Amino acid sequence: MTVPARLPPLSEMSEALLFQGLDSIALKRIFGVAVESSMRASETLFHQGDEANRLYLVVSGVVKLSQVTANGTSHVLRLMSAGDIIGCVAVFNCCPYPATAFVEEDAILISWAEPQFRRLMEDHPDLTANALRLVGARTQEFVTRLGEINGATAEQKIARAVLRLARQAGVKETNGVRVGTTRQDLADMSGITYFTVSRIVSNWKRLGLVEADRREVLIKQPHALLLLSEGN
Amino acid sequence: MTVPARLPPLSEMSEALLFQGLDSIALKRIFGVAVESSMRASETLFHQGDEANRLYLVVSGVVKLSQVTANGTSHVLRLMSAGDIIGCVAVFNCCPYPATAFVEEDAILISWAEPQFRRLMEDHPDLTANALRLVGARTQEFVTRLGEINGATAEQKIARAVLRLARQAGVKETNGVRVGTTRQDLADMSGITYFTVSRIVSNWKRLGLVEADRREVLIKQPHALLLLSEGN
DNA sequence: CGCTTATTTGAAGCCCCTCAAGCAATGTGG
DNA sequence: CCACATTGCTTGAGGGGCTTCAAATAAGCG
Repeated sequence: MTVPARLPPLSEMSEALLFQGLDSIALKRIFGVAVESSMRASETLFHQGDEANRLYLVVSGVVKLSQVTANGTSHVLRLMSAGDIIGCVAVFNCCPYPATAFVEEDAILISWAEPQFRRLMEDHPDLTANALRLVGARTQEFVTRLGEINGATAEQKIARAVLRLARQAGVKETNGVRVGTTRQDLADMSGITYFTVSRIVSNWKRLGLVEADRREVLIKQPHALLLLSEGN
Repeated sequence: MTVPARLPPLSEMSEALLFQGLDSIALKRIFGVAVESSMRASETLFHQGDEANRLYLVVSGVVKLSQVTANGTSHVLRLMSAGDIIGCVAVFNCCPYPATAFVEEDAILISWAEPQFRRLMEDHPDLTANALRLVGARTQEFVTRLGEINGATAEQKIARAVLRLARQAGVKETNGVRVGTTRQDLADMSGITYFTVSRIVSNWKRLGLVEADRREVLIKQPHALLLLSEGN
């Protein structure tokens, strides 16, 4: 349910990595052909396999990227929040969206039609160069995760997943950082069952490292989790 | 032991994805500042953490990219063969090489100094665009692998690793496809121990799916392995 | 209140890791 | 050409971490 709205504030979003180093004329042109839309939680931006016809920039809110693999299991790739670009690989590479984008928390997005953004990249080489850096960083992130999985225990994986979520979509509170997530999502991010997640999170509760209710985890001792994630 | 040699044959290497769509003038300039070198098996192109000062294009031979993770285990990211680009993410992103490049089979390489290649990208936007596609494809590959790991048995993982190797660096023979690899490498690609690899490969031998000697595997029934990799 | 969704907990079992030992192929030096 | 070390591979036994299956509890929602 994308609802076109007023032009977004240039000054805010032009800070996104994708637009670094571009002059105000270029920025004006880029944002001139952009569309702003707002989406409610539980809506879907696009499904895995859809034709990649738009590139999105997250202004606010949280969007979950998840993927269904050949064996039928689904796993969470990443949570996207303010400043993140969604759909870059698919749009730059002319392939279907490789993942599903699901709105976790009410979000405001700016988007561009694929052919238009391609034109913009042709006319502004800096934009292409920025995109290259961005995709490169993404690659590194996934390669790192590939390595982290090796030989890690379930507890390490979950600790990492929780901390990653806290970084990407956590809310600071007086007694810690609150993360909105289900045990199932944590399991899908870590490649383990939600039974194991539940057992381990319960244990953390007992130790006072976190508080955890249905659909959320409050991290009380981030440092302790960090130590756990690195294997004590 | 890099040995500068004659200028490489343009007609051959300009087919690499990185150079698609570039006119002969651009190609002449690009290859004009390139350096050809040949390396023997067991030599190292660069180590993980080294400053990324060169971009390599593989003309022939096989180069193994491997990474040591925080927990001390090493894992094989990929084998690179003719047409593959090595060091792209690091050079494009101005960060140290994230992996070590080890020559598995005698190789001939063409390489560019980092600042020079950066200049080339500035002057030839198509080159940047190609690089973006290339890195994007690489990202997808790793994301796919992240998903495949979930819920896969050791046998599935090894089957996939062997097939991937066959694709990336296999040699067709009369009775199958020969892959030069140790059990240890297969283990490092799959995130399992080489004991388990040995047990499973031995079992495949017993079933007649492969022949396997020290440092090599001959795939006799690729289709059977493919089925295994997908979980029967 | 029922119905669905999210979570907890237990018990059984299997897959894979760990550790230990031995074998075969390949060098290497005398 | 043999002695010996090294490297790569195989095989066994034991144990543990995680999955699977089953069941119960609790929270949200019409």
